[in-house]
Amino acid sequence: MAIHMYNTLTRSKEEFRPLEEGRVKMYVCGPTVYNYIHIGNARPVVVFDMVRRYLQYKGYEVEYVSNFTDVDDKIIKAAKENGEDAFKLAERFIEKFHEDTKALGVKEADEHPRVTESMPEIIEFIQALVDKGYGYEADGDVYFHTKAFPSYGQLSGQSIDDLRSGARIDVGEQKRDPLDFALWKKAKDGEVNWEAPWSSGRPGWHIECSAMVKKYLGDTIDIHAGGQDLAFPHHENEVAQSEALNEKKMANYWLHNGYIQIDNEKMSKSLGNFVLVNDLIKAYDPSVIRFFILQAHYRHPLNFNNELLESAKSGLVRIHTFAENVQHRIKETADLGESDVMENRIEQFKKRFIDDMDDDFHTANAITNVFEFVREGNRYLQEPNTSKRVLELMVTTLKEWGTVLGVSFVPEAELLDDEIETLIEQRIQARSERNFQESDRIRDDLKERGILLEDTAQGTRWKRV
RNA sequence: GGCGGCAUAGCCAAGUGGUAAGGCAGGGGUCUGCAAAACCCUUACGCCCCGGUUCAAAUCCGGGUGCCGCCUCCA
Repeated sequence: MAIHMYNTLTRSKEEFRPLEEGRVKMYVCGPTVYNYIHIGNARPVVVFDMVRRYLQYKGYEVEYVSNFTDVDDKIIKAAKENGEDAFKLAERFIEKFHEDTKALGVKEADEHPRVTESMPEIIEFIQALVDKGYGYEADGDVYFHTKAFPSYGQLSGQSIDDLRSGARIDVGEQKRDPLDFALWKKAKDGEVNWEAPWSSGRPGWHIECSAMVKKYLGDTIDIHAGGQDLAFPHHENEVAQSEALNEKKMANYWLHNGYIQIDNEKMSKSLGNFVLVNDLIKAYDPSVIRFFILQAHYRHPLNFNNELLESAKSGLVRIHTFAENVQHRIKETADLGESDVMENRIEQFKKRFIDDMDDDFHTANAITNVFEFVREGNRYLQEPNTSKRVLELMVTTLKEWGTVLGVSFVPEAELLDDEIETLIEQRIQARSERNFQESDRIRDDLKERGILLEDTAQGTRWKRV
């Protein structure tokens, strides 16, 4: 089966067909870097990283670009409040973004372009729009003239008239039409600025993505993604700018993720109810956070709180425990190379995982599949005779799924120090002599030191807690 | 007002015409020297409400109710 994805542009699930066989050009709108990212900012970063990983798993070569908005009103405001240089502040939070997202298992983009480093392309883009009659200058500002672009509203599915009734013009703006939006903003006193034909100023918000997409990926790309709230006006405006200039479709597939909510309310920096990833990873293994995000379908709203995170943690531990128990069993299993019915079952699970992911990246169902695999695997572990080959296939399967989802399902093997190993040996000896008082003493002692012992039919196994 | 989304067990979350996945939490049991892990059973005569279509609806249609988001450079 081929990958199907929900396309905001057509409001339906479509089979994915790349522009070029075997290659995918993908652009994800990145953050405005004026603070640490919160869990809501993390969702698109995580889910589109998952999309990228899955495309790669399916054999596509993915060109993945995600920008940083490093010049913006909010950055300027935050810098002013801190008494900090705006560029330094942006730079600082770009570093924090990389730290936090790396912890969440997010791979770096192939390109992370920044507004401040793309100024020539942006100015050139605006000039070209003005030349073609899509942009006009007014007192140093430049606006995009939406009336000149008849299909405006197609992405968000709104009629121009309806949009116009809700739009407004702020004081000081000199738009010809309420729907027009800024391509270039003349600097106010003391603000950072760049020289341009119309004034010293800075770009409007939407133009950067149009310019960067063109620069790094070309006139038409396969996938353009971002948070649901970006569909309008941000992406709508990007489409208008890019298609007005290039006279080509900007992106074939538009993907938008749903919100994370706190107590069923939107989380945002402006509401002040946000949870920072940087704080969260101090209390939780970051893979728990990623696992939590992927347990829901990416387009659905997802409520967040600590109990839900605890619940996700318990589920992930269940998978980890299974992986560890399989590995213990591998060590205790003589080399029985024969396959058995379980091998066929594993192949079925692998197929189902792919079917789930092909269905609009349905990680919720894919993870359900992992849990069912774990239950059948645990049942298999209770059998007196197991095939080493099958056990090893279980581990590689878990690793494969973990790579696709970006969540490690198989914990790294750890080493014991000699003293602990000796104690475990002593306990095994004591148990064989039915000296349970001594064996329980050693078990309690090790528990204090964070080593949990479990006696099985195949011998004693241990794990750290 | 315009556009869109959501409503399924104590909590989370799948399922979009064929008789309610999965996880967490809870209860009971099996295994164990005792544990742990695991497995088994159990927890929605019902999927917001009211009508309708159908042999069959959580799923389709009509009408309500509630919540959320976008239309304000918030992912």
